[in-house]
Amino acid sequence: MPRRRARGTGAPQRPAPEVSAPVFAALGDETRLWLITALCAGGSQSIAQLTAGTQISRQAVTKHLRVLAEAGLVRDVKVGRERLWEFAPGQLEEARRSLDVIAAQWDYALTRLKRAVEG
Amino acid sequence: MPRRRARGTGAPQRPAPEVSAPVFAALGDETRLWLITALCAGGSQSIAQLTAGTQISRQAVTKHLRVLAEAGLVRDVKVGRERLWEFAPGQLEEARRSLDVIAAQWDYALTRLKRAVEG
DNA sequence: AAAAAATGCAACCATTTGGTTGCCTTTGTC
DNA sequence: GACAAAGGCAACCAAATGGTTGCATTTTTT
Repeated sequence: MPRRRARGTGAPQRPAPEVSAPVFAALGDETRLWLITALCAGGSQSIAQLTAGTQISRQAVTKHLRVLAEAGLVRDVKVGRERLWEFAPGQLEEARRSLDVIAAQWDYALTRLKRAVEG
Repeated sequence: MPRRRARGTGAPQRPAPEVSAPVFAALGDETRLWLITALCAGGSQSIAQLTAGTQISRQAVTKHLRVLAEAGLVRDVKVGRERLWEFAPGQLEEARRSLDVIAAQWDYALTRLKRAVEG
């Protein structure tokens, strides 16, 4: 039985584009990035509160929040007559991992290239 | 003169949405994510080569490459009658940092909340 | 009960996006 | 020189996106 390869020397796993793409798409808008950081730093906030921080209409904010929610980046809790939105860290971690995987693939390719040149 | 605050205890810096958003937007498409990983793992490739790996037309691939180039994620070199595209790691690193900053903000907010509850 | 606040729903609009096709130009190759 | 390969340019199209406005609904507050 051949010895197990040491960790980190094989080709890195490919990320699954069909899962990460929607998250990146959701992050790919200035207003939504702003909403994320606002919720992240300021805790749960209502639509009205969030709207107060922007130049756009409440309805526009609502739509952006829906996009973020569908990407799993935020979730909402209804409380009384208002709806509080909060950041959900899961998918952002997933996105981080995706970028890490791409970076690792790149490093791996560079290393291979270097070896090929030297050897 | 007051002693300098120890590293990592202050509120993290906000990311600049206007710089990171276009990069995330460029990453927010399955085909483009695929192109990135293809270039990342397979080195410089021509439009024809890249098109061969997809179901869409050469022109569509060209358009996607242009989007990626405008986000600074790839660059091209003309050689003879073909144009070779290669991955450019800079903006992806920037995107990674952006996500790190958001995650750090979140951690900071959680810590603060925890302290408030305990104290 | 009436008024105000917070939100939902729906229609509408302009622009962008992701894709196509057809044809022209440039560059190798036989 | 003729032909094939690789790519550029431009027009076109349908659908998605980001925004608006108007009005209805649900909860509070007074």
